[in-house]
This record gives sequence, structure tokens and C-alpha cells, in this order.
Amino acid sequence: MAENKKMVEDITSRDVDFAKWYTDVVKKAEMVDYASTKGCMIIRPYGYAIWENIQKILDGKFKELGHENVMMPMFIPESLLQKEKDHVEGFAPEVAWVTHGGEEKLGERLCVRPTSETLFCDHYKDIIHSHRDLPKLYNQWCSVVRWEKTTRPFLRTTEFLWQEGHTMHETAEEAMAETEQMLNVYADFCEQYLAIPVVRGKKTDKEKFAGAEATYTIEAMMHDGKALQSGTSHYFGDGFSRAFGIQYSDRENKLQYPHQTSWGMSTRIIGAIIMTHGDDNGLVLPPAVAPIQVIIVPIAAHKGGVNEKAQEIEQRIKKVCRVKTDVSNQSPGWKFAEYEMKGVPLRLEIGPRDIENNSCVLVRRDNGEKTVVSLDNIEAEIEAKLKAVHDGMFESALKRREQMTYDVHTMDEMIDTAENKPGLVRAMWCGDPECEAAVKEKAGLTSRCMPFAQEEIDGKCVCCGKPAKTLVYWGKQY
RNA sequence: CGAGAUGUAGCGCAGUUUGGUAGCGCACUUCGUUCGGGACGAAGGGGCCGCAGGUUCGAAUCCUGUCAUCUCGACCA
Repeated sequence: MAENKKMVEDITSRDVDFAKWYTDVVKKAEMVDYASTKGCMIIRPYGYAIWENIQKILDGKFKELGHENVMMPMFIPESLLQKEKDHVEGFAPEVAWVTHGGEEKLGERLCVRPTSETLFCDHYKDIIHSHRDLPKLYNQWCSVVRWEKTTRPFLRTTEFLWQEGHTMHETAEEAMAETEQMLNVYADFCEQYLAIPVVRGKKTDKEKFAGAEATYTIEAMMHDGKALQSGTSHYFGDGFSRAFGIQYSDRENKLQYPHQTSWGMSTRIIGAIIMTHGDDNGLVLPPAVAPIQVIIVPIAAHKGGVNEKAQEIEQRIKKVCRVKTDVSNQSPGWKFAEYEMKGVPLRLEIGPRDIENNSCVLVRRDNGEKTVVSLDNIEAEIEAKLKAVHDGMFESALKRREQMTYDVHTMDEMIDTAENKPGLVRAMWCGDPECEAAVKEKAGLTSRCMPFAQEEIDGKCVCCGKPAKTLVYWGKQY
């Protein structure tokens, strides 16, 4: 077989038109469908199952760290949204408003939540009175609405699913530690479960969240070289506390404002999975979140005994993986292509020849590698292969990111790189927002983050030539 | 929100220039033969041609409006 040859004729080739490839894949793999409401998507069972797996893993991690889940209303009264000035300015242009209840016009408009800081704060002011009430570590899984101008499945939709953590702490230090801790939870999750390498760092003032003192981000590189913010964690200081009048009595009985954080990861991460790992045959799913981890394809099933053997193997390995056997009447070749398109990490072929030899064939989705393995210890073989698939996916994503990340020292170099080499650009920055704006103006790149892992690759700012303060990752973003 | 493109069966498309009763491939249903990389034959089913107006004896086709999707910008998770 030729691994390089495109076998799914109706998926646009990734290198020909990446955007078209993306929409082909999400549709053909039956992850989403368009809804009749503008910009909204229907997440179909195969796509939703991925989200459920993501949810299960993350929710477990949040709870291990002491967070509790709650459910806030989906409506925010206009007056509440307006309490924090920067926040409302940031979100007002993209909120949906409810103006009527039935036939009656409402006295006050209600906004459909674009994020829930204001709702949490409104509640926190009632339940936080003493240092004994802190910390409050709340999270909610919900959908939010942002009236976006342009939309794409998973990457930017009018309504999307996410989780938002909102926590309150006695001190700035504690809140800052929480902010960093949660960013690391996201980063580790991306790398250890989704096989997506990420750059951890801080956003510049221009790019930070509306109302935050500091925004931290994990940035991933997609196959076309564009950056995707894959998770975010904000430190608010006591700005919202002051705006909402949240106060507690500290150990000396003095009134204090608590310090706040919020952090979120959305269904956009599914877009990151698709665009990081997918290829011309379709999806490639990281084993940890793949709805089906192993697909068993019986070969020449009519010859008898094959389907029975497949069932027997399924019963054995379902203790170690999510497995499905396709006993439909489609040809084996059709099934191979179908499950490759759906990104199933491992295929197990079982036919008369294998049964004779007490073996089966395992094929990796990530690199097409085919191996014949004995059935004696098939459970362990499967576990090892799934791990190998994850590692292989991570390695090749990391390698690609490294190959497509360029260090530049001058604006000319930056413009040239931005035009000719898709990927991330690393360059030094003096910290002046005008230089940041100039980079965007001249090279068309925005600052993605100031990485935690700082290096001094040059002494001068790439733009103005004055002494540089920070290394910045620049790029085109989704 | 600016520029461009596209809406005809579940999917991909032809038909629109020149108005005359809706077509192809895949998918679907039934039967049979197949089965280690998208099998084959036979017989079937499915469409107010995005939606709303208008012109006409007659509209997928012409006119007006509207909605949606995609791409590129501007804005954002």
C-alpha cells in the first residue's frame, strides 16, 4: 500500500487548501453539521463523544485540585454586565440581547452570557464574608454565546461549549498561584492526553482578557503554521471585587477585597486536535480522547469463524480500550478508509490466515505501520501500541513546531519570514505597545505570548532597536 | 462589517447564457455473488431547484429582495 497516496477522494488535500480540508474533515467524519441558526453548529455523536472524553479527564483534574461544579444562569442583566468597565467594553460588541419575555418588553435587557465573571461576582458578594469562606473554587460546564462576525465549526461559533473556572482567594499570591496552576493543568492535558505540544506564556497587555490584570495562555501550532490559543487562565487581582463590592473580614478583622482568577477551555480544542494531527486521509485522534480507540475489521467473514473470533478478541480487549467491531457487509477496504477518516488510532484486522497462526494485524493510524502480533497477549500489545501512537503523534507535532519556528532579529527578516514561511516567529521586544502595533502593521503578525521559558536571542527590540525586555512568540492566529 | 464566490436528492455536481413538466455519480432499499486497501450485477425509493415576491400561457432558468454557507481582510476563545 502507499501511505502517501490520498485515499479519500472527497477530502480536499491538506496542502492544496487547508481551510477546505478542515471543513471537509469535520463534515465527513460526522463530527458536526451546520444548524439553521447562523454561526451555530450541531455537534454530532462522534464529535460530542470526543468532548465528553475531554470533559471527563479535565473535570477529574479540577476536582482533584479541590474545585466544585456549579450552574449559573445563562442570562445577565445589563446593569450587572456593566459593573466592570473594561469587561463590558470588551464584550459589549459581541453579546446577544434578550429584549422580550413572551410578548412583553423587558424593563431591563438581558444579555446571553458571553462569559460569567459578572454572575460569579454577583453571587460571591453574597457568600463571601470571612477569610473562612475562602478560597472559593468554582467551575461550571456550560455553553456561552458570542455574536461573532465570521464563524467556523469548533474554532469560532456563535454558541460554544466550555468550562469556566472562577476562583476567589485571600491573597494576590494565592490567586496568582491558582492562575499558574490551572494554566499548567491545561498545558499538561494538551501534551499528555491530546499529544499537542504547547507554548506556555503570558499575553501582552494588548491581547489580554477584558478586565484582567494578567492573562496566561497556551499556544499550539496548527499544521498550516497558524497559532491557536488552546486554553487560557486569567489573574484579576481585586478589580472585580472592588467593582462588585465583594469584601471579607481577614484574620485581624479588617475588611479586605479577595483576589480572583478565571480560566477556560472550550470546544475549540477539538479544532486544535483536528488541525494539529489530521492528514489527507482525515482525522487522526489522540488515543486518550478517541471515541473508538481500536476498530476490529473482520476479513473474509463469510468463511466462518472469523466474526466469532473478532467478538472473542473484542471481549478480551475491551478491558483495556474503547473498542468496536465492524461486522457490516462493507468491504474491508471500505472499512479501512472509513475508520482512517474518523481518526481511529488503531485498527485490528483478523482473518482466516491470522486465525490459523493465532495472530492478528495491528495498524497504526498515525504512521500506517502494520505489525503482526500474537493473540496470546493481545491486551498488552494493544496498550503498548496505543501509547506508541500517542507518543508518535506528540513527537511529530513537536518536530513540526520546531521546524516551523523561526528566530528573527530585524524587521526586514520578520516581514520576509511572515510572508514566506508559515509558522511562529520568535523575536525580542522592548515592551512598547507601539512596536507591537508596528509588527502587526508591517509583518501582519500579532504577539501570541511572552513564553515562561525566556531566552535572550538578541539584545535589541526587533522593531525600534532599543534594549529588549522580552522574547515574544509572534504569529498568525485562528 | 468590507471584498469575492456559492446555494438543484444525504454528499458531490450538470442543467441557468437561449424559459417549455428535474438529470448524473456516490450514498440509501431489496436479492444474489463478493471480501487481506473504498467489490459487482439486477431491480427500486427519494427533490415546491435556499426562502419570499414579481414578470410570463409557462420560471431551477429572467427581475427584486432576503437568508445561509465558504474564502480573504478587520474583530475575538
